[in-house]
Amino acid sequence: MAYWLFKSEPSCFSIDDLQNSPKKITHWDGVRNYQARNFMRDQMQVGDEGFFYHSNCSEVGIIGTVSIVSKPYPDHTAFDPKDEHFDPKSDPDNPRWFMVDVTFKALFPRVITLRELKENPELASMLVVRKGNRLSITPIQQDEWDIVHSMV
DNA sequence: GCCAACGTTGGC
DNA sequence: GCCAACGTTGGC
Repeated sequence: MAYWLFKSEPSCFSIDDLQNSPKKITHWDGVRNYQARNFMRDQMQVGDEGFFYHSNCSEVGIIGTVSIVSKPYPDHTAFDPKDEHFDPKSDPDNPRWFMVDVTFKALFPRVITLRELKENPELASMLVVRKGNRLSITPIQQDEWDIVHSMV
């Protein structure tokens, strides 16, 4: 049982979009970074939980939680030339990119902002507070998970 | 919109 | 295998 942080631009896919999805489930497609892919493909398991993080928007930070409801499987959007995440180098017989299904878990009553996360010395280990970190999927430790919940 | 930080590409 | 050039991310 592990914890993760899922980054998404709300203009692209927000936590509201997740809540409005059928069964409140979506497939987390479009990850095109090898380190983030490896986290998903090699370590994510059904039952893992995650923070939903809104990036590149007016209120940057953690807005809620999700849980993982599928094993990793090939990201089929990489095979679709019409998809914006199309990658001709991902071969269906040897897929390069993977995804998992996640379901809505909770909406926080407010955004726990990146600024607050950075200001909390107990969260200095969180990758998302590190300068220049662009990973869209990052692991979260148990203590980090608990501390963020205590800030809600 | 700016720009720093980072990842990827490709020439050599 | 090096590394400059380029494209992207994402905070501000």
